[in-house]
Amino acid sequence: MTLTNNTFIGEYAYSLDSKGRVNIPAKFRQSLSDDNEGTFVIARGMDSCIWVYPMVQWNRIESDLRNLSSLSKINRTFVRNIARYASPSTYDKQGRITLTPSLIEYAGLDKDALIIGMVNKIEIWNPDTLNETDRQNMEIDPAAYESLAEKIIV
Amino acid sequence: MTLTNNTFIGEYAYSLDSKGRVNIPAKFRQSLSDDNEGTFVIARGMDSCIWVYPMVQWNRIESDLRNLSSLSKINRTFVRNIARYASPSTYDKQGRITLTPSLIEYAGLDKDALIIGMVNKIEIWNPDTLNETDRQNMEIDPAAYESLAEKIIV
DNA sequence: TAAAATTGTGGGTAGTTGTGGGTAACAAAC
DNA sequence: GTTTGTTACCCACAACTACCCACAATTTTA
Repeated sequence: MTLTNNTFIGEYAYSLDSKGRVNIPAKFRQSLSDDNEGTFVIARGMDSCIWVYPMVQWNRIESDLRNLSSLSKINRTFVRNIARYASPSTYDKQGRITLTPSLIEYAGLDKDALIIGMVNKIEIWNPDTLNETDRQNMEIDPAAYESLAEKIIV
Repeated sequence: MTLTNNTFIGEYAYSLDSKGRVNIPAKFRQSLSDDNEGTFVIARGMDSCIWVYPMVQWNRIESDLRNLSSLSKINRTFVRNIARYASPSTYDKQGRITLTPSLIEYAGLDKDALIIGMVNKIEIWNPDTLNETDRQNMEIDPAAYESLAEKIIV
């Protein structure tokens, strides 16, 4: 069963091959709307992972970035950090996208790659890195977390 | 007799087969509205059980998650913790859904599975785990129960 | 009470999915 | 112009999943 277009949930343990390719889960490909023409944009995530956007979703981000004034230093830094490492990638007949060496290094990817559906985008993690990040996030503010949960979970 | 659409009450003792499938009680399937297309979304519960949402109900959660900005770390963690373990599952001709290995492990499911109607969603428990949880909850704060009573008449 | 229909459980099979590697087209470097 | 390295496309195979059928137990209907 396919849910809404361009919506991704679930976790998949896949592998990165010697050519820097990772599979996009079949369910994610099915969810990707046709106007994306099988293309994602990969970029640096804010955590130590790779963010994978459907192309059309990325286009919206791009136009938001365009509207940020370059007068502010923080804006310039922000735009630069995002745009710099972003790159489009179309999946091949086997459903794989090719990652850039720069992003592979940033996410510390080796053989194992954990693909996580984050609703409007996808994350690619080194499993070890994610475990470590999870552990650190245990110290997150419980009250803030609770209030989020109360608003959203039914 | 069928109650309101997408409303589930009652308890059922079913079994998990070797392929990770559990039956959805016939009454629950009858209660599921047509726009769900026979599909539930299974996810980690807040207790050690599996939560099963009608698809349309889940879609509401999903759209809330979609509106959380990824610039905030707590938001990213929250979305990840929820979306990661969620997965759509359509029941087959025999009325069963397939659970993911990750959720089976989380709920500690073995052969026996207890299906519980929680009004707007369904819970799947290992019977032993539920007994244990029940025992612990005996010590729940009676005052909290009292304040609930003001809101809900039983 | 007997027959019919429904419900829960088990297992087989064909098609799909993930993974590895090969080859041709292309560009860069010598 | 040749060589080297990279990228895109193709094929092959093993593992898995979705779908189908079968049957026993229970419930409903006549």
